[in-house]
Amino acid sequence: MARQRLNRDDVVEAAIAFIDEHGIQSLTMRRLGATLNVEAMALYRHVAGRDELVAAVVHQVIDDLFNDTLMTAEPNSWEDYFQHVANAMRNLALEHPKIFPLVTAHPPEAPWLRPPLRSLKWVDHFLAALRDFGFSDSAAVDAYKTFTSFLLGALLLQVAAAGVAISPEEASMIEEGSLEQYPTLKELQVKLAEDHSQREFDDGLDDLIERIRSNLAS
Amino acid sequence: MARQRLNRDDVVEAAIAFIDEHGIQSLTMRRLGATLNVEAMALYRHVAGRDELVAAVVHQVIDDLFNDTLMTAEPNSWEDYFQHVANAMRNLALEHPKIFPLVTAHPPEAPWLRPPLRSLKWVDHFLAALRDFGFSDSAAVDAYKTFTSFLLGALLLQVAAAGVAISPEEASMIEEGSLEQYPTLKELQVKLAEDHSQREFDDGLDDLIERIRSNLAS
DNA sequence: ACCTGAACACCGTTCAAGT
DNA sequence: ACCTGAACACCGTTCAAGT
Repeated sequence: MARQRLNRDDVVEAAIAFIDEHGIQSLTMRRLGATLNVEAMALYRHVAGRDELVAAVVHQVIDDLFNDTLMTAEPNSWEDYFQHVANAMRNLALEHPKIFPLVTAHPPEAPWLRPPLRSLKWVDHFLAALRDFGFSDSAAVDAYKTFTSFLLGALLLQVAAAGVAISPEEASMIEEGSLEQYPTLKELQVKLAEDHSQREFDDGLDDLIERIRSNLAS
Repeated sequence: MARQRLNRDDVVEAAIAFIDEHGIQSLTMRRLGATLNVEAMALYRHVAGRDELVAAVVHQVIDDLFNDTLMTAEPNSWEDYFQHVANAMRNLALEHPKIFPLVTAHPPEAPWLRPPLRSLKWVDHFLAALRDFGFSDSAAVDAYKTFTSFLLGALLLQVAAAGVAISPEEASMIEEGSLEQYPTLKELQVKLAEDHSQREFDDGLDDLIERIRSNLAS
């Protein structure tokens, strides 16, 4: 079969698929080339190197949010908007659990780009939306910082937990004797293993919104 | 000078120092061996491989909290205890900004170990303390989850920001024309670059404590 | 028991050469 | 203009050999 001419988007797209399947540890220029029926060295015509490729992967995935939920539905309130962004980001994190943690891998290009919203387009959109809903400049910036901190913590924990997903029954079985030194842990083991991540996320988001609302009032 | 016989702690300690200075990307068995005046292959007598070594580094750093603030000072309330743990963890993250992000690198060994408190000893201590202060089992587990999520998000953002620490003046200089497409970002640029991380952390922690307190009452 | 030296199967990346 | 092949300077890891 005749190969199409390769371009940068092909390479980035292939890298996303590769990491989703095999993890970043396995990503190799030679192996990625093979999935594209090309020698590793051909990739260097389109990306500057492995590091730059990984950065492009992260950027692409984050920017993809714009093609989905957010741009299409117009929010009725800033609370609405927060819910949209948060849930879109959550879906993204769960779709790409092996890519999402990379948002913190390299330091951001600029101090005002905070993970996981690491894209100029994104941050601009976010701040503009809050101002449209009547936030002062300071309130918008504060909300941006609070919101990113919440998203990062909640979603990283969620994808980390997804990596070891086992049932509470299994949890109570493994390492039967190894918890003897940790009595409290042993007692609460089953409760700890229960997965309520969706509820926790929603509750946390509600509290965050409540907190920002009360900051606005003061 | 005569070399002491190497042991595992020497290797882990050297790895911590190496990563602190050069970052994990630069950590190589050969280079680490060189800092210990030993061939790379000698390290394999003490650690199973590079991955296991990195895991040991993370574990060691987290466990070190016990030698510091926490074990010595007895807290007077659970609010006190939260403040202790949070600030100790914050100090640790800022002391080892290149190591802290690694707490999320590999999935935890067990579903009840959540970053950044990834140590059985730690989680046991945390849950036991909350129960001593009158938390029910469910309340303790909920508080553990909320607390870890907050710590992870807040501290990861803080060390990420530390990596690109530049003054607001510098921030307003760089990429002078490159923000033309992002008007809101451009306007709020200086505000975004301001570093209030200590205050944000304290405020976030206060809100977290408030939130847990109201959950206890209900 | 602990460390070394040589070796193996990989890497990322460069560069001249092909088409 | 785009891709290939050979090469370079590294990796992690193994294993037999030294002491």
